Order: sequence, then C-alpha cells, then structure tokens
Amino acid sequence: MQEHAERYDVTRYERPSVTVDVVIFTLIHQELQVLLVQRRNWPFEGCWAIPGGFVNMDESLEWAARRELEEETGVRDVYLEQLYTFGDVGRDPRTRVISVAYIALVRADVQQIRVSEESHDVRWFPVRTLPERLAFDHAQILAYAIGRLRSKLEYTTLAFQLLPEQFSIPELKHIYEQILGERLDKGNFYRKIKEADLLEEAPMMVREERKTRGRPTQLWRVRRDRALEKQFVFRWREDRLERDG
Amino acid sequence: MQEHAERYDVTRYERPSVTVDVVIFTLIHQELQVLLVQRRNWPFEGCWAIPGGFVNMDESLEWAARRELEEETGVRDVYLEQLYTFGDVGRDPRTRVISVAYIALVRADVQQIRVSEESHDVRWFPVRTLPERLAFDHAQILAYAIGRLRSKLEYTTLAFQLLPEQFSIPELKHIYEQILGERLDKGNFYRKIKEADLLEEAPMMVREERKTRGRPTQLWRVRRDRALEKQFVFRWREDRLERDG
DNA sequence: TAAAATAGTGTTATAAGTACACTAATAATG
DNA sequence: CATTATTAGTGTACTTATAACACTATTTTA
Repeated sequence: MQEHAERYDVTRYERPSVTVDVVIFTLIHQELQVLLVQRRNWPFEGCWAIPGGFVNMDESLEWAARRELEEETGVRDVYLEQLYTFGDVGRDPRTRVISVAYIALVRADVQQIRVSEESHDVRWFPVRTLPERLAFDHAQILAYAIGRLRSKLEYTTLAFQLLPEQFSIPELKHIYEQILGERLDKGNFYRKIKEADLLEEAPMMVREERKTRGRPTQLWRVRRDRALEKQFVFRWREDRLERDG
Repeated sequence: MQEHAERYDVTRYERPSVTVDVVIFTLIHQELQVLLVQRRNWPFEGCWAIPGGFVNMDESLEWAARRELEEETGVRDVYLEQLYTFGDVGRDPRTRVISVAYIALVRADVQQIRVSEESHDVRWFPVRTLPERLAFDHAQILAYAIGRLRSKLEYTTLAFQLLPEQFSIPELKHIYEQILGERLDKGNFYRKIKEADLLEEAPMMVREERKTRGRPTQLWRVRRDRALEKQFVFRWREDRLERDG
C-alpha cells in the first residue's frame, strides 16, 4: 500500500469513513440469536441494523470492535474474530463508508448482557426469524457471518464459546444442530466428542440443578489444559464446502 | 456501524487512510513466487513491500485491488480474493493507515506480466526465499497470505488458477507440493484427481512440445463446464487446521 | 406399574485415506 | 543396440472414518 504514499500529500485527498460492525451471537433458550439495533434516523429509519461505530484514530480495529461490543452489551473478554471488510461505493447513501465486520460469541450464562429486556431499540433475534428488511447491506453481512460460524464450527472448538461453564453432551449437540441447521446422530456425536478427549466431568459440588423429564444428564466442562488451545480441532464433520471468504 | 453515524457530523472527525495491498502469486520455474516492490523513501527505505495504494472514493475495494494489480503487472481478469484487513495503530509511522489485503493468483503462462526482468524495484520472489526485512507489517501479511493459500488449496480448485491452459498431472501435483510444502503420494494423487472428474485430455493438435526425460506425459485441461464453478471442491486432504482467519 | 421421555453405548457396513508395489514409455549411456 | 535411469501412470491391500441404527439405562408422568 505504501510505496505510492510518499508521492502524495495524504492530507490533500478525501478519505472514506471507516467503521466496525460487530455481529454478536449468543444462545438464548437453546437458540442461536444475534443482537440488532433499530435505527431512528434517515437512512433506513426504523430498520434493524448490526451494531457498530467509527474507528478512532488511536485504536486498532479489534479494539474498536471490543469497545463497540462492550458499549452495546456490557460484555468483555469474549471470542472475537474479523469477518470481512465491506466497502462498496453505494452501501451508505450519506458518505463513503468502509466497514470492517467482526463476529463475537457471547456465552449464554453471562447475565451482564444489559440489553434485550428493557430497551425497544436493541434486541436479540433468533437467526431463523430475522427481520425482513435490514439496514444498508447488513442482510448480506449477517448471512456471511452465519455462514462463517457454520463452517468454523466444523473444525474448531468455537461452539464452547457459546456454552456456559457447565453443559451436557445433548446441549452441546443441540448447539451444533442449531448452527449447522440439521439433525446429527446421537451415537456418533457422543463417540466423536469422547474421542476428542476435550471434556472432563463437572465436579458434583458445583453442579447446577437441572430439571429434566427423563434420565438426568451428566454435566461436563472443557478441560482446563485444552481450553486455551483456540486452534484445537474438534471437527464434527469432514465434508463441507463454504469455509471462509 | 451506522446507528451512531447520524449523531455526528462525519466530516468533523479525523479519518484514517484506507489502502489496498495485493499479494500477487504466480508460478515461475515451477516455483511459487510473489511480487514485491522496493521502496525508495522513508519509511523503510530500500525495503521490499507488497504493492498497493489508496482506495479512491468512487471505487469499491475489489476494484481498487484490480486497478492496483493491473498497474503493477498489466494483468486483468485473474482470481482475486480479500484476505484480511490490517489496521493496527502504529503500522505506518506517517499516519493512521488501514489496509485491506487481497490475494491475486496470476497464471504462469500469461506473458503480459510487465515487470520482473527490466526494473530494479519490482521483482518476483520465491516464497521460500523472501527478503529478510519487509516494510511495515508486510511480513505478517505475507505469512498470512501463504497460509490462506495453503488451506484453500485443500478444498477448492484454486491451484488451476496458477497453471497454464494445458498441464500434466505431475505438474499439478508439483504445485500442490510447492504450496503445501510437503510430498504427496503419486498414486493417491492420480486417483483423487481422476475421481473428481474435473479434467479432460488436451486435444493433440494444440499440444505443446515438452521435453521430458522419461515417459512423455499426457496433457490435460480443466473441463469447460466445470471451469467456472469457483466453489467446486477438489479437496486434496481432509485433515488440516489453519484455514481462514 | 406401565409408558413416555431423555441419556447414553455398541455394532456393523460402507466409504475414504494411506502406503507401496507394480507396469509403461521414453532418454541417456556404454 | 542393449541396459539403465527416469519420469508417467495403475492396482491393491490395509487402516481409519463415517453413517445408520439397534440396544441399554434412568428418570418422570399417568
């Protein structure tokens, strides 16, 4: 990029605005949901949009995304990854805006999520029932984000970022089914997750109350020594196309 | 991004510069090579850098990347994909620069590549023997680009973007080995590529002269009807970690 | 006490991946 | 001109992964 920079006085040229948009996923009622905010002004007044904001001159892109995430949800220290940068000319009618999109995964058990209940203009939407019209090119961004989440699920431990500290195998399976959008075989799922040797039994003492109808389930947690291996692969299935973009 | 935009007068705030950097790969002498340009001014004077430039207000990011690619190499209509956006605060000492990095794959048989021979400040480098010090964070970008190329190779037909119109199976295998950085089994490679049913024999008439020492090789080309299926999967191997970022 | 519901295990057929031995056709060499 | 080296290409057997599904286990509800 820079070998031409010195030939110009960079301040002389008009510059695009740069924003970060953060697609925030969580699990509520065992369903994959995404946080959207409702716009009050032109353009796309009344439409739902992905939360985001301008990048300050003294913060990195990831920092801007984390700031934005905390402003919207009060949540910190979550999984965050850059998705894609959207920069078509007409995507914002006001001015040229280049938007670096991020994905955030927020744990289901984190209660500090401020929004959703009270406010009218910030809400969680199940990914299966998103609003019809989204602002700007946000439908495209959202679709892309869900696709990425889906494909990454198959070769990373990403799903655990959405689960509470303790969880059961059926719960885990349920998340996989939610995100992949298809039913998985119980037996095969058990075998795979056991083979991965990634889980340990949750100690009896701190086991939460669970009211189930049938046989009570064993609770598990991610083994400490493997929890931090972001890149550890528990791949659910081998045969998928999409992947990244 | 935009739900805050209306609260501000966007013109009042300082904006970062936005550039595109294009990591241009090709195959020369059966080796994977990348195009770099040498800087003449501060900062990083004399260092090699990834070609790139500012994004104009009236062009999309991809268009900016294509323009940059054509300016550097004279090549159009090649495979191009967005890699990642690099935006750390200190990455350019002059000013805040956010750089959207792209990967381009240029066919080996495209002679129009203007550079390399004559000029001193633009050169192809084999990825195995890159310059020690690269400008800015370009070593990081390059490493990331190679990683992406490697992982994508395993579930796309990307390799064909680097090959000439006609090629042999051993040549194709060689590219895979080049990019993956490991030896592959001959027999298994033949079987896989045949099963994919992606190739057809190159017609005798237009077959080029090839001087080989051993048994002469059959030449192939990608089947027309499948050439455009960008997403068609010829996956070499199933078990890999890295993937996208 | 039987039925329904949820949890969890085992088994088997098929497909995919790996390793490696084999045949084929040419150029270089003595 | 025969032999060897070299590259091209095929076949096969072993191992591992996957998918389908039948089975057992432990609880609540009727």
